[in-house]
Amino acid sequence: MGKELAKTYDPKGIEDRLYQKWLDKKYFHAEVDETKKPFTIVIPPPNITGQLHMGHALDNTMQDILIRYKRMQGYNALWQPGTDHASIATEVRIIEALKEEGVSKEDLGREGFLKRAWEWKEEYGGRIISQLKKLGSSCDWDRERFTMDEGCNKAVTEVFCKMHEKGWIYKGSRIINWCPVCNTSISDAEVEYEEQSGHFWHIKYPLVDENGQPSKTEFLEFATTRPETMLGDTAVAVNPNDERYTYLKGRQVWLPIVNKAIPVVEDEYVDMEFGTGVVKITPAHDPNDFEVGKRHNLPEVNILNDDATINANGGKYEGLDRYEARKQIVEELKAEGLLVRIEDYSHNVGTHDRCKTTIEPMIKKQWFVKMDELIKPAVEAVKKGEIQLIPERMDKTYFNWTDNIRDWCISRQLWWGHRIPAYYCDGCGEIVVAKEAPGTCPKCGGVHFTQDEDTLDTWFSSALWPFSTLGWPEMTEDLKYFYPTDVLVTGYDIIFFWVIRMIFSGYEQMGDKPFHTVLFHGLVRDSQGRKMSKSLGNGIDPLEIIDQYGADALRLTLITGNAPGNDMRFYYERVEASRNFANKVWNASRFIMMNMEQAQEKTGTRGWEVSYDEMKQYLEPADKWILSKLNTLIRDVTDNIDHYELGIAVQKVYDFIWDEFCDWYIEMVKPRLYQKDSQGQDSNNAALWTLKNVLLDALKLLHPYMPFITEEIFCTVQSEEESIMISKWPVFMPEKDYREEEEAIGLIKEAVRGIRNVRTQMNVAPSRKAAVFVVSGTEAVRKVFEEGSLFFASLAGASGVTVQADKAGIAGDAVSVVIPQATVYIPFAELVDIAQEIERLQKEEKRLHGELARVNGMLNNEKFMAKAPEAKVEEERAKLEKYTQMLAQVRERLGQLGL
RNA sequence: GGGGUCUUAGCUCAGCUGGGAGAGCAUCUGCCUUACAAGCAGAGGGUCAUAGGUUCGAGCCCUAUAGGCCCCACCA
Repeated sequence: MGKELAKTYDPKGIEDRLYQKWLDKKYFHAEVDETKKPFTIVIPPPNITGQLHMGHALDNTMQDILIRYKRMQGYNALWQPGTDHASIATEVRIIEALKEEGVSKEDLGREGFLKRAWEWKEEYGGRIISQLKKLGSSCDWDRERFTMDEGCNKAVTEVFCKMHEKGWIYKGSRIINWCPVCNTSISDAEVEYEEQSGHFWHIKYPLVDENGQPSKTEFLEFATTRPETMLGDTAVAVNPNDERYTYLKGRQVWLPIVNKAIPVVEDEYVDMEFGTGVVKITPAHDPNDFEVGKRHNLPEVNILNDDATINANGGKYEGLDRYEARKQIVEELKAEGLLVRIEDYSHNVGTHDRCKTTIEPMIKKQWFVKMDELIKPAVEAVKKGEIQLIPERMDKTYFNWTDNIRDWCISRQLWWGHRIPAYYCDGCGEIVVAKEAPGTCPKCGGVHFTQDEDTLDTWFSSALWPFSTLGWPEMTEDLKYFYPTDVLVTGYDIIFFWVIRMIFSGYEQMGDKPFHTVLFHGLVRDSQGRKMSKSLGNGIDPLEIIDQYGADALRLTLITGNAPGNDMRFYYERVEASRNFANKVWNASRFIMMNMEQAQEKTGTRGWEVSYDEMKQYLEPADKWILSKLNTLIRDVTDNIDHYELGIAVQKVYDFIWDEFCDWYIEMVKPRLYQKDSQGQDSNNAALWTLKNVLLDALKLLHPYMPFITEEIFCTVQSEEESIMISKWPVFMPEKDYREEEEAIGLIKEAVRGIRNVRTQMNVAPSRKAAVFVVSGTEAVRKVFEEGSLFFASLAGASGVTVQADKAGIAGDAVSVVIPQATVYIPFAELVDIAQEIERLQKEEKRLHGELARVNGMLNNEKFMAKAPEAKVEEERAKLEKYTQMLAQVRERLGQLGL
């Protein structure tokens, strides 16, 4: 000690220095240790393209809190970090960058492109990691992984081959969502529906007459939002129960422009109530039509190229963009008199969540994961509570998805990602799925193979993350020890993409759940409640906040006043409040250290550096009071964190430190510390002992939330060599002198009440003479002023100054009222008697209040009065009277006491 | 169409399994008091969306209504 501490806490420099210290000491590192219980969290791997945003900051703060908490509790805490290759997101970014240089990905070729992508990964992959460090994340960086590193690649190949062998991964021609800009298929989960205003084109097709020619008189009218798809129509459909159209059975309609006859089919899928009850069927470009087509064996005519221009099947429209073709086709229909009318229409259009392009349903050969069996254990796990989702309501969202699940399209026409381990024989086209390229074709004996061009959905590898990062498919010691992991912390927005897929993958590959708890958080929005986004430009950079206010302040802000799964708004005012709290903690510590230093100078010893048992006899009511409050706090905070109520827990620590510790205890203790004579040395030591020990425990409780400032103070009070992050989490002591504490609490509670009264009185009329106050307030307070009034009066009268009690506290057996010019002590004994009476009366008042409410409720209850026996009613009436009288007495006495 | 969620102080939000409403910020008053003006001491401010119901007792449970937000499905 001895070094001057600044008046305000400035995190600059401190945070980086401490983080480096933790790294140097390997505190974040976890190894298999059978003597300790593991506690494991796997990080949701951030995208390598990414920058740290508020969502990451929140997500990782929550994880860090849990990890630090468990580590302090003695668990072998592992926070497994890593990054995600983010196949499509990254590929899009690289293509954009290439575009700037005037190069396309095809120009580079697959190999050249991948080389470029890896360079990109090297350049940007580390950026987000260093940003996570700024936040204070205590990840085991020695174990950092990447979804495309060797181990993860092995895991992916292994799973693919295993599931293929089982028949759960198959290649099939299905209708998929095609993004014409990204030029790839995407899964259902990646489609985002967007309300768009469009048109509803009412069109009619002529029926085919008995000569096989389009009729001039008979037409069939229907409506469509995508008229250009008519080029691919292979039928029109009506509902079999629709009496209006029974005459159509077995007939055909004439498809204009294409000029061919197509059948009328009957299918339950058609809604008779909607429109004309007739639907054109385009099996190749609509998921429902596709199903209808399958049921009726209709041909599938694909009319689109991959870039959403019309292909050769569109005849003269070939080469036109889909929207241009739409325009021209409508014109042509109009010219032929087949366009009935155009209606404005608002409908939901599927778009690609990455690029917002309108997706086109197309039939393509793709790889799928069969979901029906795979999903079962994942459903059971949540149903049975083997996996707990927090908040609980997420269950519904979860089941909503699992109940309606469809097979997962996993192939992507991208280059950046895990290439599908399927090989096609150049000779006969036989497909071989294997970990490595096969030597000879099992069918024709050919030796030349071409690997599937496609890569896997980026979530395919993230689904394996909880075990691939621990060494799977090798059955490593790490895996045996750390799996299943414990808690997954993530945003509710990726429950379908990731959480569910990890769960079924865990059960399928490991035979066990990947984690027992999923803790969801919401989105961090701007101060107006809008989503933070690049296009709006309303994003707040967490790094700037850290730079300005410190990581601790940011972390506290993100955690306070927010319930799990709820969105939150980000305000600078709230960060300031957090920063102010950090400063408060800093200054309280500064006060304590200064006083320890002074006491040491004065006495030459550090008499407070003893155990609780040695100090116990010297503790005064105020000390016992704060120790008791601390003890309760420890219990509550531990309990809250165990239940993942992180915000509630830290709010309690905040209140304790600011209100009880700083505003009350420190003020109470000042008169003792300021005593000039040596008589109060025991008292002084007791105060210092309490100050120091309460501070240290409070710091520990706060450490998971605010790791830096707590470490800095801890090391200043203790020693540089130690660290709060490996100190022991405080333990609630249930047996600790319960009765004595109760007494101290009662005493201080009343004193606090009295002091509050004094302050209120003085504040209301600060310039009036002290005599005014003597007659008001509680009896207890009157006592204070009776004894002190002379002093106040003379002071006010003599010097003309305003008398103000702005500090008041308890010291041993006296109430002290500290005023700017002097401190007066007033005997405390009588105050205590009255205080106890007040407490008793108030308890009684509350009890009577409750009793009366109960009795009144019964007597006013018609059912009760009707059914109850007379004697019972009388009894209750008597009680009512008795309680009313008692209450009146209690209130009268309380009134006498000024309450 | 199905589901979820919210409506609590001027603002933003807490409030765990029902037992006399809280925080931060803002406002007003008084203070540069030797830890802290990023502070201290006080004050004001809420029929907890509306209407019913269950209960001795409802911000909390049930039903309906109004408004906001979100997710899923997508009838062409």
